[in-house]
Amino acid sequence: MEPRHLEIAHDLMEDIDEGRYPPGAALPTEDKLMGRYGTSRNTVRRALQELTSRGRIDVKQGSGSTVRSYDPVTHLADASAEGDDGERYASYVDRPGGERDAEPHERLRVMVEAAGDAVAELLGLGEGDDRSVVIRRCDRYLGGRLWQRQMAYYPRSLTADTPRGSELVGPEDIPGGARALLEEMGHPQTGSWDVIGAKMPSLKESTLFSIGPGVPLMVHDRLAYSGDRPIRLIRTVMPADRHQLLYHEGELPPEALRAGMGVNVHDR
Amino acid sequence: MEPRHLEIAHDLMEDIDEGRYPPGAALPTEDKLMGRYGTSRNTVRRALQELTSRGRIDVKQGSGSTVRSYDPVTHLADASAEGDDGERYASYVDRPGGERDAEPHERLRVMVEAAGDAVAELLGLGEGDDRSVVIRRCDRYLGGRLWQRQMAYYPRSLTADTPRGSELVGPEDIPGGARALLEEMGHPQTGSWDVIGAKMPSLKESTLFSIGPGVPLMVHDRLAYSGDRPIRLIRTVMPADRHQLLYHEGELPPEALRAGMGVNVHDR
DNA sequence: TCAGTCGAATCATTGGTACGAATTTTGCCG
DNA sequence: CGGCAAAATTCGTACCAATGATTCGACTGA
Repeated sequence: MEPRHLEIAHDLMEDIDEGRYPPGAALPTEDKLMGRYGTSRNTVRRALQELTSRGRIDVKQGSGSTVRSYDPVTHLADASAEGDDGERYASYVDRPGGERDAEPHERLRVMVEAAGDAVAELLGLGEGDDRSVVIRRCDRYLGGRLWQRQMAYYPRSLTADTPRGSELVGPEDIPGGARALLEEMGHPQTGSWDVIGAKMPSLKESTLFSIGPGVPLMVHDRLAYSGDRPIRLIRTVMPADRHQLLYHEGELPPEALRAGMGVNVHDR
Repeated sequence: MEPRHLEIAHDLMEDIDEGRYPPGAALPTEDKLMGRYGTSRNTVRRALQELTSRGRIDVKQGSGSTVRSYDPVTHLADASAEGDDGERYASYVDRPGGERDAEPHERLRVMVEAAGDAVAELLGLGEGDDRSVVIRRCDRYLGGRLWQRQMAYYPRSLTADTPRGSELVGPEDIPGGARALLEEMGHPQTGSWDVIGAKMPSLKESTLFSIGPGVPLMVHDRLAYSGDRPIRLIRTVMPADRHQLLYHEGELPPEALRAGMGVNVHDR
């Protein structure tokens, strides 16, 4: 026997999927649902919560529940697509629409710290080594909200006390990009690993990214090597409702790029 | 002023993050929390719900709340890593532990249907074209649970009525793999797009994958081309708490593979 | 000793109520 | 007609209460 609130949630979910409530449309109010199903408000609210925590509706005090839309930006995430600025995440294949036209705003912060265990292991910094790393954190804003946060970790030992190495610690953009800088210093990037995962945001991350409930975060880690030596780790965190990652292999028909293709994960 | 239930949730989240409640440990019971915070049960439950919907705890009737662990399998998802069986998702770089040692079980189902709008557009099937596609759905189970679901879409027109083309419609594994089969039929795969996104599961998907609340799904789409002609679309859906995707570029130090590396998205 | 039973602990579900806060609508007045 | 204020609508937070389901451990009887 299915619990009452799940039954309501099922019904509403189906109504949404079938298009009876298109994106942006208003769902019945809690009172209406109470009447329709003959249950208490608590039960109705649990049903709505079920949809909320799945990212399907937005509930706003005083005005009701509306169906969410899903229209992510698709980033070209290939390592080969790293632009002149090796630190820049990726150029992105965008589709026109809304606030995205706004020019993104970046905020860079540079720190030198001792690496945590996980970062140290990835960068191959053992117990005896100097575990200090240069952390270049770049927050990218779009439409007033944090769009993605990127943390780049460089072993301090790679660049310590060299003329150009100091640029890495400077709080400014690196002309030509960090990748080129590393190459000039004798650490050309010869390979990289990308690991992509997803998780739910912590409470802090929710407020940091200004995302409602039911929105996962995508985490994209890139560990770059020079030969067999790790030279940097780039971790990019972004809300999954606004981002998709794109990789390509081999020849690609250029028309496809122009077609503004993207894969909608909500498709059935 | 922060709502009461968020305050409790914050406290608990911090306790978990600081390791005061390690993975697997039991949180205080609802009664205890009621006493500690001097609130009603409903409020405590809302706090726990906050952690639940973020995938941080498991709440089980009759036994309490326990901290969840996160230990995903890392799949090698490169197109270049496609094995002999082109349809197989990817070999995976695994780490020893628990149920994963069990031999995976696969269930294949083949259908021929008219493509939906989204799939038709991706496969380049216009209004006037024959929009029927061969769908090969492969469910992979591990430890009795659905581990990942893969849907491969082939334009029917590619393979219709050719001797080997019928293999694509057969309900058996394709010897040598679908990719090789397509190549033999004059459609060698020359390139591919991968799009990776994440979303929360629908109610159906939750039960399908037997996943609790707060677990996102990763969706991995691969659109493969022969020249400028799309020849197949592979969509893989998998719970994000058990899967990570790995791409690599350039030379890789083989020791790194052996190190059993993985990037834990819960790292701070 | 061991298996089965029973009960306590604990969470799940659902109902009810009250008041506060945000939003929208309505209506009045200039 | 425009603007502003009051009212109605609607969701947010919080409390209390009752019953059912599940788990686990303690007890009992063979």
